[in-house]
Amino acid sequence: VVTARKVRVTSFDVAALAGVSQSTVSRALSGDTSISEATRRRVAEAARQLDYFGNENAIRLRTGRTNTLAVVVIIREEEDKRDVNPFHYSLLGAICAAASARRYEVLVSFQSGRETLFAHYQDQRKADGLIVIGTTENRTAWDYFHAQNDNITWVCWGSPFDDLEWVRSDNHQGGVIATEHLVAQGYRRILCLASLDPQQTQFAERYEGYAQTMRDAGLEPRLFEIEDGLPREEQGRSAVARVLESGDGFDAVFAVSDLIALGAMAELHDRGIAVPGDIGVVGFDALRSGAYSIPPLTSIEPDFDLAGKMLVENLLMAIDDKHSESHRVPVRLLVRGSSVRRG
Amino acid sequence: VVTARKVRVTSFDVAALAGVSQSTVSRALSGDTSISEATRRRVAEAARQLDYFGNENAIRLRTGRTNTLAVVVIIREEEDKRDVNPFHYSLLGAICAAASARRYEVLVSFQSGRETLFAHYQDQRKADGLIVIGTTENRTAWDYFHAQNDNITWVCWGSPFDDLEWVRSDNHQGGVIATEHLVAQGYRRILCLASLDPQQTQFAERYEGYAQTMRDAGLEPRLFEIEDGLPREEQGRSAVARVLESGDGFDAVFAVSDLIALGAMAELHDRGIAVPGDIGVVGFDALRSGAYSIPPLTSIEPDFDLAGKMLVENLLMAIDDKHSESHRVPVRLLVRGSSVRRG
DNA sequence: TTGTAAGCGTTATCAG
DNA sequence: CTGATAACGCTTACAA
Repeated sequence: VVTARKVRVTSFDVAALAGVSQSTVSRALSGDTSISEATRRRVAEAARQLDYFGNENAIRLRTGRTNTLAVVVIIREEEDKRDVNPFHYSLLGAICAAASARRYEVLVSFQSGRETLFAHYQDQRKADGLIVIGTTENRTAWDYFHAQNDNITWVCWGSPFDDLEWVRSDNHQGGVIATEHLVAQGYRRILCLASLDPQQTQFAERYEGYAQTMRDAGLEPRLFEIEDGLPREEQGRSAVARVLESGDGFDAVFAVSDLIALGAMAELHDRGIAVPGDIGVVGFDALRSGAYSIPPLTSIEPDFDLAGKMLVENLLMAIDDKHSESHRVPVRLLVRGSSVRRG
Repeated sequence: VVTARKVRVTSFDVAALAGVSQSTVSRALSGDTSISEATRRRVAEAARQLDYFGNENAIRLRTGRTNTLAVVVIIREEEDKRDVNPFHYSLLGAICAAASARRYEVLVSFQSGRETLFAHYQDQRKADGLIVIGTTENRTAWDYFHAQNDNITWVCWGSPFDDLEWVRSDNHQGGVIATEHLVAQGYRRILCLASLDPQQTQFAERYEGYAQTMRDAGLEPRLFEIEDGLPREEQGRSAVARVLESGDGFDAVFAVSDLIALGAMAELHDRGIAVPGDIGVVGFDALRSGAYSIPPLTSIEPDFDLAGKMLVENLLMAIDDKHSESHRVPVRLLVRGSSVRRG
């Protein structure tokens, strides 16, 4: 059986059926106000009958606008698609929804190494602008996009650079409310598992919020640096192991990422230390994985629907040569079980 | 500061610089064999100097091919982007990678309710074909695409229909190896948490693999139907609660989805029942969330890199009016902790 | 309010 | 091997 391919119907066919010129069809369908209501209806009916859709390539060639945004997700080299930070997937979904609400299409690509790096969507007239999101850790990729800065219209999430148009979580505030919560729960000797690596700006910002809140509460901030180069959960595991072996007492942990927190909890569990009874734990990003851990992980949750929206809106403004002001995405405390002392 | 927008350079500019005609530029750059090596080099050098990129809209208009695939992710109505099955996100990533390897662009949209449903990518010449993936449960959405079957070139994953071009996990085989594993671990009174709802074909297939293996091992298959309409983890929780209250003894659970399995484990934990000591548990899909549960969840893992590749390859064949044969994605057993009796 | 015609930037046909 | 030239299917002056 051969599938009958649909015939191509153009605005000329619609014009013929409606008994008008082709340019009238174009105007009628695009809502040009100079067209009479009667004509518009006749054209619309003809278009409906013929199942007519405008050829987007012709439209774009003629108008010079693509009504498309390119979204690049930066991942680690050779990274398994299952290991991509779930936060970035959710953000991708939010971006698609926000773009769709503005009637924009979204072109997606996952990029990691030299082979895959590509920024010329505007040069090829495939998109009007670019949203780049993803892991801060792939420095090669960010350097590549940073170097293209003058040639592209873009907004990014997760870049290690400050001299770009970015949108970010309110990381400082997240550190503040996480710490305030632990203090309110009665924890006092609160440790922060973080990295002050200047490339991981977001971690340093979260630590700062923590440290300031500790000092404000008359407590001593204690930073415990995670080891570089390990998977996040291993970083959490090893950090807890090292703290315990050092003999420094602590009764709570604020980890700057959920995966680190989950690793820390696993290590505590293996050693028979109760969470939240002996040690309270709070993470960051509110991954779904944290909902299934035992106990469920308390975390800081960015409003990432808003994050997607801000990325899209700010990009659209940049495309229009306008300036945008909002760059910080609000966060809120999501209390699950790992930080709540019974009683 | 006004950003200097890049000037548009066309093949005419390249032609002028290289001292050839515009059509020669086109041929040289597209690798036409009739062009002399000397000319090709001159043209390539001119293009490089001018930072020339072909206007894709003109190319597509002229050639009629878009070199773009549209990917539609079907989600539940009003579903939070964080609640989207992580498996579908990973699959999306794998599809993007596979398409990219074939030099295709990917246009992504998340669709749920009437407002967002849209299948006319080919009519608008935005894409050469369509991949539809996502939750079986949004019947409205699948009905919509099913109705478009004659007008679109597409391949799907997760559809409740059998009369379409689909790619699926080898669900039956997954049920078999999950059950064989539990039996090998010494479990005998193995329960299957599933739904035989004909809309959830994949669940019924997994159950069949389980049931057959049980019978082959001289054991009695025991189906415990999950309740409709609840979130997956609640289905797992309530199923375990009801089984326990019924007093029917069991020593293991094969849940047809990881989220159901995680819910079941949470309920067992709350009731002080040890996994895997008292009860062994195996899930399906190998979500990352299962790696962080306590104990980590044993699961059946589809090769979803291959899944993405098969979807893309099969679609490209369909676009070429060719027939594809491979539709089943192989699965493997991923042993984590929840099914391993300490020896 | 509508029609005519130019042109967006390519590829492809046809000569030479 | 290379150069004219005619589309591809629209939008948008400019005319009427």
